[in-house]
Amino acid sequence: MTDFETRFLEARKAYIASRFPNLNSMQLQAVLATEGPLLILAGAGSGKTTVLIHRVFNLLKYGRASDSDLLPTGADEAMLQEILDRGPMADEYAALYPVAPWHVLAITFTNKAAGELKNRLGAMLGEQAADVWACTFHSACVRMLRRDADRLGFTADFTIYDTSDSLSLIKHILKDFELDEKYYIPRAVLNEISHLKGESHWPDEVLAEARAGGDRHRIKVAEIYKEYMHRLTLSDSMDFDDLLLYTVTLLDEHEDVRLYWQNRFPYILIDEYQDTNPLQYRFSELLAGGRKNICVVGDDDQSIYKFRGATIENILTFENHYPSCRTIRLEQNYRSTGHILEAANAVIRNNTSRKGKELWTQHEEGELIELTIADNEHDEAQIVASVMMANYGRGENWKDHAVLYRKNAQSNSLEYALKRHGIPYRIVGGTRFFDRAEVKDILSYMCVVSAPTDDLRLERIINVPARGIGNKSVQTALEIAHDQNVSLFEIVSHADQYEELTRSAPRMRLFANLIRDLKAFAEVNPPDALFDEIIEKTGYIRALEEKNTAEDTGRIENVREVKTSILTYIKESGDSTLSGFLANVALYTDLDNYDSEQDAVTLMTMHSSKGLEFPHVFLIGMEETMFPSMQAIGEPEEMEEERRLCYVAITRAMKTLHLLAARQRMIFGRTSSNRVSRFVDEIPEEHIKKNAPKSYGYWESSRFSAYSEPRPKSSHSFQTAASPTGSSIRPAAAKKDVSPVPVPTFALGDNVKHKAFGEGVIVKMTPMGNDSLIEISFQSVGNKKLMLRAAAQYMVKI
DNA sequence: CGCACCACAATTTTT
DNA sequence: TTGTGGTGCG
Repeated sequence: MTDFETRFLEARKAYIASRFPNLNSMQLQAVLATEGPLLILAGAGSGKTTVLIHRVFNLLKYGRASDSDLLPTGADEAMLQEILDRGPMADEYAALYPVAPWHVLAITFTNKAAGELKNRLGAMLGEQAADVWACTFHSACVRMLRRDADRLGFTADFTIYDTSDSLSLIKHILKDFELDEKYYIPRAVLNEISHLKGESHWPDEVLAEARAGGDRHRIKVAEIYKEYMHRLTLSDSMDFDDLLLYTVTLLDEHEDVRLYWQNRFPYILIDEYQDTNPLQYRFSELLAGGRKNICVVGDDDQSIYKFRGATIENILTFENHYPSCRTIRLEQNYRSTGHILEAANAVIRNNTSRKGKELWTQHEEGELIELTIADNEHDEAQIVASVMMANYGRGENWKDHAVLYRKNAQSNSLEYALKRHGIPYRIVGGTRFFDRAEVKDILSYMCVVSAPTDDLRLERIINVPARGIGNKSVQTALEIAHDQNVSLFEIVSHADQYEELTRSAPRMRLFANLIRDLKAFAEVNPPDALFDEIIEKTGYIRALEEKNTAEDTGRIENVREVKTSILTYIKESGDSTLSGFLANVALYTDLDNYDSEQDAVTLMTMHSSKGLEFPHVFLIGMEETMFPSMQAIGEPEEMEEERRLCYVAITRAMKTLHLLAARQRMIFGRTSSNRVSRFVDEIPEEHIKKNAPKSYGYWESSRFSAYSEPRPKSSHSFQTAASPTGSSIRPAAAKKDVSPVPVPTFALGDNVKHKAFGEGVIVKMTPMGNDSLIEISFQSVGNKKLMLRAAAQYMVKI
């Protein structure tokens, strides 16, 4: 290499590096290493997404320049000088084969992460960003499959089964096979099938092996698996795992397809690599092809999805699979305080089989982690509410608080406490909006219109709203369909040809015509119009209106909300095909709806919290059998996964971390008590402050009750607090701004009667934001502090 | 055929 | 405690 060349390359690299002044040296390395396999071990809060964004930026702007010895054609002293001077022309001379945006594929696990990636890319790159494929494994697969579905025996409009669809299909099959759900638990069978698919095992192979082995249970599961696949194929449907399984098949067996996608994506980035399963590994391997420009980002310590087939091996052995791989560790944490980070490090250190990473930070030690032992789960929730109110009083936002728990069921007591105090909250997870029965009904109509061969969904709606086609008739029709190996719709359309069906034949014919009309309608109209047509022609909403119960009003709202989501989809994606919308629905999760702008406390499982961060985090239920969970105790591997989950949970916290445990707790109506979680013991004492029991069990006695200034604050959107009994529909998914709560007309000194607490007098009012904190002295229950807006709904002046 | 009630079961995490 | 599924009655 000539002296000029060396000088040129050095100058070029230095120039490009200078374009990323905000990155630390490790981050910079990760951004500049564009060529060949790259493993980025990114600790929690180490600026992983930032690296990803800048990496894409570097690729699009400078191509391979930062990682290549190639000189641009005609490189001369003038160019070198330009780069050394870093003048406005430098960009042009520094670039080497800039990558076109559509040549970059960035895979994430959640739509939310993909969305965030897109947004941040958009902010940095402008319009170009739109052409980068930033999506989840599943949506990437859908897009690939739509193109070549016919090669696999599907139509381009194949539908996607979500988990509950799959589950009911399994139940049907169990019934047909006359297997007892007690021994073949549908959920478990589905899990087994999912794991088999995750390791690329097809039914025939599994069945053969099971038969050779002779284990009855395994044989039955294999048979169920085979039948399950068969019926999915008949319905022109795929489940979540199929999306990957078939895409891998497609890439594996069709060289032209494989080459097409390999050429399409010379640069591949995969986020959360520790959560990939073997099938996803194969997918990325096939795409990376010979070029091997594959960059994976992950953290073995944050692998928490082993239960659904993810294998840590993928990340642990990446270096073996790709011998030329470079590995970069990002260990500087920009998120948490010293105490929090030390606690996380201390906990995770107890795991074996790690790549080994120690997070460090330049931040201060910060506040001590607080551990509080509550009397029971209500007390626990109460304490959480109290601390949050105190923080709010000091000027913190509700949205800066998150409560994390091991399992969804734990949210109940919290919801109750937050509701009573009028603290706005939002639950992530639990029942998805699209899982509500009425919503599924409407979507099932749309699915059937899209694919009438979809027996499962057809069965769901054939008599909804009631149109006189009883279950008996449907089952008979299903049997006939089965015998003839055709779809249910086929039989229903010609019901009058079968004696067994003569009674309901006229109604079946009517129904078949309805579907046919709707299908014809859908061919020339967009999905939102189809929605209207379905509502109109089926009388779905009318049927609900006639019942006219309180619950049905909510259901009607949910049904209407479906239209909003259709319109949103069309607007955001620019796609107005029915199958596009339906696929989007199936791949949608609650987290996607998570809008961090709304000022509300976040409640979610530790699992869903991965990738997020909050200034103030509360971990509740820190007791043995809750966390670590019952089934992990005594299972070393499971225990390690629980510990990683704990690590994830702790590292969500930026400024303060509260750990809570309850002395006793109701579990299936029975009280039980367990000692504090081992994970708490694993945190060195110097990072923890243990609150004496009862020290602030109730709001009033708290040293946190230091309220200060009322603070100027723009509008809050408050949740509609549902009925005080708590028998509410979860306010989780439907994103709607609730009608403004009328300005409460209570004043200091008023005598009031509260639904839950009885009579009392307002002794204190402190304006806070556009709400007020009021203190009421109740006759029977003593003093209570409440948020006025929420309390006003349960209170009258007397 | 549709609805209501009762008994029973099951409790982890989710793309 | 909640939800689901089955049964029995109108």
